[in-house]
Amino acid sequence: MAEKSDQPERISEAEQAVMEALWQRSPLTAQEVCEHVCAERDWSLNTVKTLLSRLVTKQAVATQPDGKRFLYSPRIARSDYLGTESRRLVDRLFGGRAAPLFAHLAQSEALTPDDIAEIEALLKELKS
Amino acid sequence: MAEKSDQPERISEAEQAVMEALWQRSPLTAQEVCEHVCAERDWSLNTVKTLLSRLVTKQAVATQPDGKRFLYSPRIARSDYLGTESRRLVDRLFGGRAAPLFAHLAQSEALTPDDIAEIEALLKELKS
DNA sequence: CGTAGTCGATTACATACGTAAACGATGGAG
DNA sequence: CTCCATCGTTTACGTATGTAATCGACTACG
Repeated sequence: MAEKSDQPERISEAEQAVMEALWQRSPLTAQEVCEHVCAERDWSLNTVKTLLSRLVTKQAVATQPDGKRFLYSPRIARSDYLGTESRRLVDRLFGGRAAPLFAHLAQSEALTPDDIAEIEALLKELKS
Repeated sequence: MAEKSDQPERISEAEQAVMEALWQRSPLTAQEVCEHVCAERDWSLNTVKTLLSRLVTKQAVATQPDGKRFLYSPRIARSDYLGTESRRLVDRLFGGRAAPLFAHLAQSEALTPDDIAEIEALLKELKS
């Protein structure tokens, strides 16, 4: 009997950094991923390899052999990831309603005038 | 020499459930908190006590003695918590820009017509 | 051919988190 | 006074996460 299609395991913050590299360009070798993130996060190549393995286990990343090494590519779309994470937050903190989140961002001045303009534009589109 | 005002430690998801109870009404005893959350999350009283201790350690909750037991109250405002968590998400996933988050919620149909109306109203206020 | 570098895989170890049982003090019922 | 219920505290233990060192295989250089 097939497992109940395993709900995607969560991607941790460190793992996300690796995913971002792969979302920008893929496939990449572990080396190349490291070149994209190791300096920034002050990681060793080993750390990147560990994170890649964990992501493969979580089925978030696919491998394809290339000679003696592997090339890694994302198996989940960035926009899906953003979607689930955003919704998780909205559910957890705002009872699933997006408006209160927006109100909060507005109050805490997390909204730049640019943001406001963009959101207005989006609203206009939604209404059309 | 005073410690560099310790940046507030993170509140975990389980801990948040306890905070929610205290935000709704406080001060409460551990018992009372349990009455609010134990059924829902299927927790034992012990679990609630552990979470309360951790929250006290994290300075997120204050205690005041009441006979042989303690009364617990939040030390951080819910709106502050919402603010930091929201901002953390926006930073982590959307490079600090709120508009893309909004766009994402819109695309993934996480916005109800009510949400949209509310946000419109908020925007109008922001512009005034 | 032997050896050094490089790969992925395995193992390691500290901290955080979820969940709770065990423990020691103490106050109230008999 | 004695014993039990109840507090908060301490200890426990499994999994997740951050961050790597180590290991065994293999390849390219000398």
